[in-house]
Amino acid sequence: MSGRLDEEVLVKGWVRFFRNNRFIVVNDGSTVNNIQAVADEKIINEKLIKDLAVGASVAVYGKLAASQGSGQSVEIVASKVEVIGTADPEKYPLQPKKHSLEFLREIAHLRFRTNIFGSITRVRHAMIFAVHDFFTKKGFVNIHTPIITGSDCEGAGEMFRVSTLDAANPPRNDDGTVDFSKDFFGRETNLTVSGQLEGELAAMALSDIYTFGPTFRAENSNTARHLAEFWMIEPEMAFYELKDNMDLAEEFLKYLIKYALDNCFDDLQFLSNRQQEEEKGKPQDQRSMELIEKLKFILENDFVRLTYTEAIEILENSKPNKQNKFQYPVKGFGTDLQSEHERYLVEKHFKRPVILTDYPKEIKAFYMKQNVDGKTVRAMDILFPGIGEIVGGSQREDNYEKLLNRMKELKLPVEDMWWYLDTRRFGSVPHSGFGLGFERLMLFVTGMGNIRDVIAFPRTPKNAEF
RNA sequence: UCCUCAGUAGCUCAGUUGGUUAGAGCGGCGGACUGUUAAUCCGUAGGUCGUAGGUUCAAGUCCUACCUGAGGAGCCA
Repeated sequence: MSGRLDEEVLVKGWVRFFRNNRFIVVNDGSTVNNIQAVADEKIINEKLIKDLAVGASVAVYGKLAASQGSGQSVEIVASKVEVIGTADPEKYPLQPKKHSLEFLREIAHLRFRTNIFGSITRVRHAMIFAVHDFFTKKGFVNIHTPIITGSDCEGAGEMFRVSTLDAANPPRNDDGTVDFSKDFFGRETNLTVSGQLEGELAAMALSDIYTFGPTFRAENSNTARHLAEFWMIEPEMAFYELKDNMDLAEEFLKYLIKYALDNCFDDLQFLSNRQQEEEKGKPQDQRSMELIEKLKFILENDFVRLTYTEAIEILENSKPNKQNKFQYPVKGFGTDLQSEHERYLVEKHFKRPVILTDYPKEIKAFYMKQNVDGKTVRAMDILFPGIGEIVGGSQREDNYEKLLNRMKELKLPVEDMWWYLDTRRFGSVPHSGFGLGFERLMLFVTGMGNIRDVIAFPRTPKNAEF
């Protein structure tokens, strides 16, 4: 900017501060940094003073000059200030002061105008771009999997029904159940909980594909890590075994984080300051690492890889387990790992991201490749500090008989899944993939604590405002 | 869904063992101010104490239900 001194400039944006009837601080969303315009008495008048309220939209014409004040290096010496849209100060809810994140959630239509959501939104865009950039460079093909799905066995929890039937008076079968053959699609349909199964179909021709789309879970989850509508990235790779899958996932996460550091430094610095402020109230041992330091730490260290069985051993012999400090004690193979166990491994024992593999088949999905031990499947979960599970993936069962038998064991509607099974009948190959919850990545990269603050309009139980 | 905590002015909060007329800071409004940085200074208005019941001479305060939010858990990404 300093190289452009004396240039005529035009800035259009929204007033953040108006001080001393003279200093107009404007932000247009292009950066977290504001620009200050100085209006002298020749162009300022009573009407302008009245209209230049926080939140008003303005066009400022003037010359760029070195600032006489200390808070900024350059400023605009305004020759003309035009108020485009006023913002009644008696009604405009945003003030030039700190607001709680809870309050800002209630005014999600205006929270874009805060520094914090400006930064989050820009970082989010950078991450979206980096996802496509990473896969494009690797020769992956993006596919759009259906949002409305007819299969109800994707195995990832409760689904939202999609229907045009009269909810008050649906057509019924003789036994009283709803007759979905009369519904729009002639069958029961839901919003997708995963694009994986369709992704696998595409990978069986294009080799390396990925999806990046909205995903819906009707679980009644009330946590800072869950949304009913979220965005998920699901790559699926033919000829990849579990290790290749892990290598790709680790490389991918590091690429995204590096991209943020390289391209969003001002925003990350701002978000880091915000987090440090917030953490001042916390006791020393509960504070997390400074944001940028934390992101660099991820880049510089390999993720720890170990099997579920090895993890159980570590947990069984851990201090908190021996001292009965875990709410859920670890009792050998088969124990489902709880949040507290994952946190112990990631935050206390290894102090870095952990990839857990080869879980008992009973606690994992039907499509995962069975190991020769007959007990475990080729699953992998990547656990991040503070977030928990950020990636879940596996090598897929590519053997037709084994897959079919597993589906029958679990009493899945095999007939409805004929198309999925067909891939194992015709030219089946070993293949793998994983799912990355985009908002969970955003939590990690921005250092925010609640997933409702890294998506513009969060959908959660009892909340679909805006 | 379960456990815990909370809901008082536009925002952030205080409000004693139940006891007169409900408090502050910020913001708003009126005024002052030509180098301010969440500007400052003077003045001022602003409340169905989440909702509905109940206990009591008396409820912001106690009890019950519900609603909303937060933290934790479960489910998961």
